[in-house]
Amino acid sequence: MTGQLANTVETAYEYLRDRVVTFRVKPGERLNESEIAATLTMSRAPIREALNRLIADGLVSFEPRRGFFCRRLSISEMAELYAVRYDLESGALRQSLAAADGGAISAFVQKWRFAGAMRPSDDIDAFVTADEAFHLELAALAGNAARLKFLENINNRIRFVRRINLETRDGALDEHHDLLDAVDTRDATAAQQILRNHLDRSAEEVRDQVQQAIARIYADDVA
Amino acid sequence: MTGQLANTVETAYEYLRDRVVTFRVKPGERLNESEIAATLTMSRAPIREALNRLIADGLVSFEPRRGFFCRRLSISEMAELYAVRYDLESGALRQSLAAADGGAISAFVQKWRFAGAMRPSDDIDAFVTADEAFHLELAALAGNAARLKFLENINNRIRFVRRINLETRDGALDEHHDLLDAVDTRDATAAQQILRNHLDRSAEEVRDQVQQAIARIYADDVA
DNA sequence: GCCGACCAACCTGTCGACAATTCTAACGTC
DNA sequence: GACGTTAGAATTGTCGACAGGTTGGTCGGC
Repeated sequence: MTGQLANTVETAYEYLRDRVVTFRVKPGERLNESEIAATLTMSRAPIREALNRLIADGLVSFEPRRGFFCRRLSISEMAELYAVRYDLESGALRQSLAAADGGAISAFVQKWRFAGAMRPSDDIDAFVTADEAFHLELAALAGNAARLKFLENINNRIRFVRRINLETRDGALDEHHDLLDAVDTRDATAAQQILRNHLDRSAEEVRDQVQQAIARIYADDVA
Repeated sequence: MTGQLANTVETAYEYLRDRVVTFRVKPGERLNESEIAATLTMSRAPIREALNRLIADGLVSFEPRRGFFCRRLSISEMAELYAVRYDLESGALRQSLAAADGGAISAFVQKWRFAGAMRPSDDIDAFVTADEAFHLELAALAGNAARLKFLENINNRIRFVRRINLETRDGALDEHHDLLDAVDTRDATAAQQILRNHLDRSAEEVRDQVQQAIARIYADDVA
């Protein structure tokens, strides 16, 4: 029974990350180590190791002698993460448009120009995934792996709110196409501006979306 | 013996982070859990939890059944982190200069205008600390805690190279003062430009500094 | 009826133990 | 002398156990 071929900590890490990111664990809820260990049929040790990794990811918090807790949905934190996300995506955009290699850029534009028939109302999960992929691939053109890691971390943390944002504002897809046009013509300032309008959230917008998120977390039957 | 009041994992985490950040553990070197546990007079469990946190921090790597390893000094990674650092600090600058609250900005300018008598040759450790503080406080003016967390992570990862950069180029302090002037007059574009010149590293520069860093890590008596 | 003290169950913090695997080095062969 | 093999040592992966703190509820006093 001891000799698991697959990495136990990794299993626990991904399981827990998924539960926390999707808020299947409620915000602020304590994560019972023994319970999780029983669910995954492993001991508490790998669970704790995984939870400590999630601390560094900013996905769970920790209080001594009390345990690990699911992150809370904070309006200010979401706004902050959106601002950081703009910093990073904007920097990637500037870098990749300034760089010489136009082949990758053209390929990116080609790929996404004709891939945008999806509507949020169809399948929201798939739409969120596609949205993340679009932005990540755009950022990836700059060829900076470290930046991508940070962006993936941000994506995990804002995903729940992002989904609601995509549901609410149907224009997201059009903005992607405008962005593609600017990228295609290597118009850096236009691209930056579109990206900024695309990502800038007013305080009220974020507050509304976080409220909707919280409502949805606590009640499955919210419209 | 069991009842340590202080948090054991936290102790291990900070101890290990310090060792890895300062490369007192050599790049690529395996971190022997039992040895560390013996040194800190604790068991392996909290050590492993701390190490897992460092994984998420990007400070150690992990190979199944082989253990945890100190991060390697990668030229490309350093260059990438400097680029991300520019994204974040530049974003913070734009945000804080656009915001209304000038009081905090003035206080910042006042504080650092007259605090710059330090020279790299005096005490390099103190100088690096001061340099980090300057940049962090400048970024903090934007009031975005999430961004600061990311910057602190980057600082930990580039510190060893940053130190050499500060030793090599004596002009860093003058650039800080130019930056202060631009911030004082709320000249966003000038400030961005100065910051960019301040942080932009040529590929050769980074390569040289990483090489110097590696040399210094493996031999204490390098000039 | 309300509040605070006490108690029991639960949970975390940490440890030592053991199985499985990897590393090391001695050994023998070509 | 170089190289593959193989036993032995060292190290990781995981577990169960236990001490000590936390929580929540009950009971008695006011």
